[in-house]
Amino acid sequence: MKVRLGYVAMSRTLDMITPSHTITYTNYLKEEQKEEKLDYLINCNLDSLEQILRYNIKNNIHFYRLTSKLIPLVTHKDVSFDYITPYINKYELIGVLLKKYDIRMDTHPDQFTVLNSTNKEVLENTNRILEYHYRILKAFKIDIPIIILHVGSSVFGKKKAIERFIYNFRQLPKYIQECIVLENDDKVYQVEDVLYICRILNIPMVLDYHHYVCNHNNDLDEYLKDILGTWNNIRPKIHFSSPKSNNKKDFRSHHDYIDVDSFITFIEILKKYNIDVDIMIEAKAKDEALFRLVRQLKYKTDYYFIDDTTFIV
DNA sequence: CGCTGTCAAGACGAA
DNA sequence: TTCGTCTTGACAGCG
Repeated sequence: MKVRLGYVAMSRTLDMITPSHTITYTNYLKEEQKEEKLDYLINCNLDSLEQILRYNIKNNIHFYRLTSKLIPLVTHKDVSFDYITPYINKYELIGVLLKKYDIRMDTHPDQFTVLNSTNKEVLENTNRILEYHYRILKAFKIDIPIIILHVGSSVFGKKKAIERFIYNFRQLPKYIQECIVLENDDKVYQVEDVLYICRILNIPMVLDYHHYVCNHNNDLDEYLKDILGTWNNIRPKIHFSSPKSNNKKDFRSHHDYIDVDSFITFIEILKKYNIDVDIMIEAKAKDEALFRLVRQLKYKTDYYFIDDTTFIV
């Protein structure tokens, strides 16, 4: 089993570089040269992204999550501009880097994306957000674009909320449906709920191990085979993080780093299935947490590292 | 210069 | 029905 590790959005090492420069709507309205301001921010963000990817290449990081704030105000309903054509060279250059150096990059829209919302406006926003993520992934010419979503709200109960999710999913354009992957969450939708939806819609499922620990009734082992099976011939993705603290209040929050022993425990469960996976390290210390985990794994296990972030079990 | 409150946006539970 | 909290990084504004 081959495991590749990844991190989210920003590098601790490149701490002066962010691909998420932004402007608030209020300040945008005050701005005299609106187009120039947006253009400046977009160029900043795309250049930062390129630098981060070059850093990933140097460090053999093959798995990375794009920030959802790459284009400022892009999904605001009262702001409209072409964020693809003027920057097509930059998108294509980044796309070439991804392909040439085998970096898997996906997106995970944030909490405002609620496909099963009962509020019409929220659903409209959600459609806009999904369209944006799709267009960005396409601009990078990513072969298998993946947008990771949560099921969303539980208004009127889980059963009705799941029905709404399925109904609304089927209203989406086919090309967006084909990108969506569902993740279990830490409060409402457990592994079995998400698996149920994924089976009906024939879409893959991302297992979030920390969310599973926060919110489960049954043993993970009962579901792992089915979860991995939802990916067909695509390499499955898994999210991994550790609780910020063991007290109830902070348990669900992410720790700066990864608890190596629980990571090893998880790998030992996973290795029975002997399938190659990509594991996204969701820790506040970002790539620093990834590299610390690798050092600890090298010390504590006999996993064979074929590069800085990839190992064989 | 550094700290703090605010931000376009949702959902939920407590008061 | 309204408010506080969750969560998060960027940034404006203030001292």
